[in-house]
Amino acid sequence: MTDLNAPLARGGKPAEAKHGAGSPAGKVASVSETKLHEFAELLFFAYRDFTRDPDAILSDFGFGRAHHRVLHFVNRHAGLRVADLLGILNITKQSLGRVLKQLIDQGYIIQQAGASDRRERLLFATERGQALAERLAAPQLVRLSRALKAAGPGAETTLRQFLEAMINAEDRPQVSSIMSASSPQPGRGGTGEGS
Amino acid sequence: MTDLNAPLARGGKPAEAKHGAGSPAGKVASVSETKLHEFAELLFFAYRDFTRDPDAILSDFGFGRAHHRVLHFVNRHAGLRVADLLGILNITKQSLGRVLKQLIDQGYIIQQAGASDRRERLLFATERGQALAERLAAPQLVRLSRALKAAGPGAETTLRQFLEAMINAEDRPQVSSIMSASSPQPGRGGTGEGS
DNA sequence: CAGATTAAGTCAACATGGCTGACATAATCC
DNA sequence: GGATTATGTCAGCCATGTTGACTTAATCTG
Repeated sequence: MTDLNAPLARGGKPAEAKHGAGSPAGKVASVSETKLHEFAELLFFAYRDFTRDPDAILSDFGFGRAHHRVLHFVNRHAGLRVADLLGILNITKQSLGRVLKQLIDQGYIIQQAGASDRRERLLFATERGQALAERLAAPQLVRLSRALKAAGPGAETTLRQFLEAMINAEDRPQVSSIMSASSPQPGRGGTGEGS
Repeated sequence: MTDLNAPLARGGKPAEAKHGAGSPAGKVASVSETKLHEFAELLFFAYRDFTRDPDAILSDFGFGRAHHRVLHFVNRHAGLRVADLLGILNITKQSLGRVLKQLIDQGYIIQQAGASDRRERLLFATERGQALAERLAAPQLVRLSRALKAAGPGAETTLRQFLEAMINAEDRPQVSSIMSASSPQPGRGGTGEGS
């Protein structure tokens, strides 16, 4: 890159003017507005770098971030239905279909008709899929682990509360449901399928 | 959406098996790996919703998220150079050029030759640009403010440390530099330009 | 049981925003 | 005065999002 270290924001008075911490239009700012803007930026930078490592790996496989998202959720929440994924990713059937088809065709994900409702296609990561998912997750987990450590003791609780509160209120129960659901096995599962 | 509230992850045994909290391949997990995965997912959901409100507004203007990012950084860090933006957004000149041109053509951003180096084009948000940037930021700031409150006292420090640690180490000084730089005015600024 | 609904897959067509590589211009640096 | 730098631009490609319409199979319901 260039010399971003050099003083940015050239031009005029390097002062600290404009409308820094003041209330701009008549709002109550529990945390100062400037600070909130800083958190917005930090969140941007954090997420930018959070996705960087897996993106690099993905390109070796001819995949993109969309594949990662699908593979991740299927791997971590085996037995997910297509409709669940649509809700999680908040994209259209068409967009999902494209990447899902590739993952299935290349043996990363398998489908299985639902036991109770055979219209449903339950999704499972194959061993190959699990391996890739874990490889993609690895650098992210390391990054998270370090960042949590850097944030000090008690950061886990604080961060969890913060992140959950960032999610749209209507979606929180759904997210909780997803996160608490855990991985049944495909195939010779419980209920039997042949019939 | 569908009934995501219903028990997800159908199929087989609803048990809690597979490879939950155990060390999967021989790693040291300061925080359990399952928890780290949960933070990864929460971060995804949080960011997904963080961008949702402005995205909706943007589409009314025929803009996309890329425009938001550019407008945000130019507005918050007036006098930024094109090269700075490239480093921040981590995209190519071509990609930036496309959206930047639209923002300039439509009067949201103006350029001004650098006073000391006239090759540089310093970027400034016009009043119109500031207005849009603030409108886009508003729901995000509300969301952040609420989430910080929900995370309890002391969350600010913890969160800042966490987010900073999530950023690639090499980029941290640059990010700090950007975030501490504050907004000179365009035009009749300090150093004079007419000559 | 017949008709409505639902889950999923698909097609065609389009928009956004990434990417590459090459090249032009103007200004600065040495 | 020549090399370098900052920016802008052209042409073209690819990934991934969008809409709207339609099919198939299975389930639900009156």
